[in-house]
Amino acid sequence: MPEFRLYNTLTRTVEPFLPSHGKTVRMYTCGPTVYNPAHVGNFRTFLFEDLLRRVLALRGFDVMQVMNLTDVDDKIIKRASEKGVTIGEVTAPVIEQFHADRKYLRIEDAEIYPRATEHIPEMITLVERLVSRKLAYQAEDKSVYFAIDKFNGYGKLSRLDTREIKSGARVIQDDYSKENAQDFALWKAAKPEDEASGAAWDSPWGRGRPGWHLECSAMAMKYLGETLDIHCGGIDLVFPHHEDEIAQSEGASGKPFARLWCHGEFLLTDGSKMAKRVGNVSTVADLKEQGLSAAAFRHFVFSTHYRKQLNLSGEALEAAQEGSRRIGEFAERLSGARGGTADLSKIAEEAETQGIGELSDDLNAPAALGVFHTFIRRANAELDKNGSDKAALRRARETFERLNGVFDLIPEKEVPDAELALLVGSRLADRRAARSAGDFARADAIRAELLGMGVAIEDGPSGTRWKKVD
RNA sequence: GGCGCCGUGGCCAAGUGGUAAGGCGGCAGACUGCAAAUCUGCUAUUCGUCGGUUCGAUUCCGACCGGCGCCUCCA
Repeated sequence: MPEFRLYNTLTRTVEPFLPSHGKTVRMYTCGPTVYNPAHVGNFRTFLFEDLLRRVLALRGFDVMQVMNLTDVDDKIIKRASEKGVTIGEVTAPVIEQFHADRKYLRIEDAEIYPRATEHIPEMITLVERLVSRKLAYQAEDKSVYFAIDKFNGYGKLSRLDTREIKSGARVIQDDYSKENAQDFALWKAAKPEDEASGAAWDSPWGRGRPGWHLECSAMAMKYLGETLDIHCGGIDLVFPHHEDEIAQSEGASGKPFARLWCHGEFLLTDGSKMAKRVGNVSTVADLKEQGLSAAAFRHFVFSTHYRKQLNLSGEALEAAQEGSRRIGEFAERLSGARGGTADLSKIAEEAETQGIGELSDDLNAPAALGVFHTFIRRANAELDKNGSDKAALRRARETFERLNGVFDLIPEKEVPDAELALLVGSRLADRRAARSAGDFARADAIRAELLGMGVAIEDGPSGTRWKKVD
């Protein structure tokens, strides 16, 4: 098996990867801020992380994945204050929705989904360590800030020269309490709306709440140790989020925070980044409304490399829908087949080797998907020969399972409506009678009638199949 | 202004210093009473433009054109 390689944002190169301890990969994946349902752009990132964990598993590693749920932040507090409720009341339904959407898209469960609000003591301890190491200070506004000029190596991930923020950049809010404009908040002094919405806790620095980056450092180190194997997230988190996580974590522990940083590119819509700010978001609910299967969306996402921007377009989604349907058809054919040919076995073996090779090379899913489709085409041709080689067939099924185990592209089956099934069944019986009597005009009339009801039929060697259409 | 990514057939998209994977669509065939579905085959002398390096470049270098992202709370 070829070595597993992954692009490391820290070094900007594709590097061989092995976990530091045994065969368990400890990875931290930045999760959603739960103030609003996640959009499909967010899910592109989560899908890339799902791909990573599945490929790691395919390679024989054990995966220990942590995905945080950020359940306290400015936007959540704002929403809670507007509605006069607590932050918990804002986040509870959103978290539920997140998991429902995630499951719909077949994103595997992470091992742990820690919540920021449940790790306040850990965060306070981390800030204390930073304060005692003189890397953090409490300002006049009572908030605690990280002093970036005390941390040697600040900027190593994003490679941004923090002194060079020029026109075109988003304007820095001038916070007079900070010693340096680029210092970031570790602990924010409580404001009335924080207290009102239940977003304030006691701390050595007074009532307050954690800064944005703090939870990830605290929770990652709690569950995965001070040096993680892989830390993932969307490309936009490189700066400031991940840069600040490094500063906090390494500042406190004196050890490298993550051995490898891995970032997924954006999903674009209408040529620009999908973002709530831009107002061009679509959600999983929108996908469902368009009649797009989860398998189709997975196919769509995996047809472009994770480090490349992907544009959401109707045409691309439709192509993915058809592509995943073809895979589903093949799966059915494979499970119903009686035997194969010697060549089928060879074709399967080749596809498996190549597919795993592509996936191992910095998660080249589009190339691996190409291998998968080629396998399907060739295997179909072999199955046309009606061979009787059981072992070859078993081999082909195994390959299919292994590759599809990563992509997970078989479209979900529709649950038939019992009442409709009964009606269609009786009309089909009539049509069968008409056909055997040679009355094709009548048969075609029944077909048209059913189509008018939204039922399409297909005559096959083993009888007539039907399905609902739009 | 700084940093970075990208530009491959009608659409989507891999890839490589040695002559273009794959999917969708389209076309043709098999199957079918006819369809549909399915399967099979075909579908880029060419990789944004112009130069350069090289025996040879889509792949390396430079310039230009076009698109996108990041530059403090956004996956």
